[in-house]
Amino acid sequence: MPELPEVETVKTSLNTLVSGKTIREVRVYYSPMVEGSIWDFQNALKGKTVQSVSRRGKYLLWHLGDTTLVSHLRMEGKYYLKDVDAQKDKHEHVVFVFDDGESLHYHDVRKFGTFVLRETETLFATPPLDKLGPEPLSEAFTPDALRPYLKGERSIKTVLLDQRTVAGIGNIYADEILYCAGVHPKTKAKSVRDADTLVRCVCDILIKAVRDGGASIRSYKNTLGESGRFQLNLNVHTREGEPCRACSHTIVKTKVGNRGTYYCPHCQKR
DNA sequence: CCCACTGTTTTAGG
DNA sequence: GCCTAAAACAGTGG
Repeated sequence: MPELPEVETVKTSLNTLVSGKTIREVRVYYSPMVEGSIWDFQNALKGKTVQSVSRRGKYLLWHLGDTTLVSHLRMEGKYYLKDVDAQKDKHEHVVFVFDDGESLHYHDVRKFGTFVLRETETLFATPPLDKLGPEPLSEAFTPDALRPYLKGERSIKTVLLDQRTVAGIGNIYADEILYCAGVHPKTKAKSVRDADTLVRCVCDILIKAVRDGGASIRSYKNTLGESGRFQLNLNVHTREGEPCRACSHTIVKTKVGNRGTYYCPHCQKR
């Protein structure tokens, strides 16, 4: 499911729903999702209070004092707050039980999501967060920060999807950003000269998507079970065969780096 | 039934 | 270092 705008929306929900709660117990029903031993994982979390939840790229960070829980939703991960005695759904693989009788259920049909515990002190110096590029909505993401990546033979879409370039862009938003910038997704990175426009489009698209609570294309729902609204504002992604909103030419679907890729052949030239 | 596809990331092999 | 294909997994649609 989630790219930066969706993860940001989940982060906001989790902050209101679980900040200040103390973990009484953690139940793990599918252990490959958790790094290391389940026993260590459960014991490290037991008794910890959730100070806040933040986001770095597509990762959710549960701040627990000396320890930070790093959660990645991958394709389909979702969190739902339930009563402690609620029936566990078939696709719920981790349940956090709080001492106030509520529980947070991690739901993930494809079981791709991951949980790792890190010492807060070295959180950003150890995988998986150590190689991430700048936050696209921070001051650190500037044309000068992007320019070093605008070289080489890789396609510009591949570069935007590389989390080392900038953190949080995935398949939907890469397509929308390149449409905004008027750049064909297969353009070689070295041929993209206008770093300013690209940075502006990254910010524009992501800010609007965050404002809309993310995009719900197939399965994405936020922690309150609500759909996002940004799918209504998509210009190219999932619009194969439909007319471009700007020029009426037909939106085309192709593959770039093995990912389904949509673009307008008239507005986006190589 | 079979194949392709799906919002991610990592890894193997050329 | 690059690129591709495949892997982790489950569901859906043609």
